[in-house]
Amino acid sequence: MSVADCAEGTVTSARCLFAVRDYDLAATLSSGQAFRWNRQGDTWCGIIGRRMVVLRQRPEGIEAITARPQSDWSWLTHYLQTGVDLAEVLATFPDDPPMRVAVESCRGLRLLRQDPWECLACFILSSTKQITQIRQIVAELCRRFGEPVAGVTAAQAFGPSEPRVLPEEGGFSFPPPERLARATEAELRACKAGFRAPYLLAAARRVASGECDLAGLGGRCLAESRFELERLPGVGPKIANCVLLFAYGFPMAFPVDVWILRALRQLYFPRRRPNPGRLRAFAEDHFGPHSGYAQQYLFHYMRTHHPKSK
DNA sequence: GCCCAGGTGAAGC
DNA sequence: GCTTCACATGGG
Repeated sequence: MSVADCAEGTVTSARCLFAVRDYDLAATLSSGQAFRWNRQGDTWCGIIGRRMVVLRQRPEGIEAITARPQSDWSWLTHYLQTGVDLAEVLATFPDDPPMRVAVESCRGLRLLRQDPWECLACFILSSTKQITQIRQIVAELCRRFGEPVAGVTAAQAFGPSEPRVLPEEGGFSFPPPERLARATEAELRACKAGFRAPYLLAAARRVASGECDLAGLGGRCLAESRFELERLPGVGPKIANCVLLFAYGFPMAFPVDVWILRALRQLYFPRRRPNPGRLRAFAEDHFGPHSGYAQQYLFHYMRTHHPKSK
């Protein structure tokens, strides 16, 4: 099995190896971009669209296993952004001590390219929640409103000779806006969404009705896309920037949350005490044309090396 | 019990 | 304009 077999679709298989260097799967999938990946030993199990996939870091790259054979793996390479030249991105980062430390701590961390609706909905649910809690809310939302998705069996994932437990029994797709638009606020609160429930419901209705055209945003410029997203209730600058970065791939979208504020203060202004506005202005022009990428390195570095809580 | 969490919107200066 | 507060819920 080679990457050429996968990429060109000459072989239809449920297993594929993507020959990619400089890709830290664990850092990427656990860095708070996406909330639906589960680790079991050395495997990562998740659902992309309507497919379950099991991923494993290999010396030669990333191995992927699906429940059913695939003739075209572009849905996965696009999600994982395996075609990105990481060295080129890292070369644009400012050459200062904090950035060097952050990159050294998790080199190979990548930005994913997620579905806009799923990304938007997840981050609407993220405000003043810890990542573990966001994961719980999203899991419950999918269980209640998503469609069943076939699981990858242990034999598929590990081979028939290895008597190991399943990576996952099966799962649920992320509910589309049309489905959540038909839900009630009480049903969403039952998923522990709390005060975010009405925001999610309103956003689902605006997207489902076409009033908010998520598919059309990709073709617009950063400022216009940001403006449209921030018209949604419960979506301010931070959540908009997350969606712009993680779903639309705008490289200079720079989400500023409590972790990034802490990173900027501790790493760049340890003596002074600049207010958040000053810190945002600093970030605006300090981190270069891939500032969003730099942001993700700072975020993950702070969470893994200066944790207040996990 | 207490503080905090990948924030936002509304109300008060 | 900027600051303060409420908003649910649970982890540490």
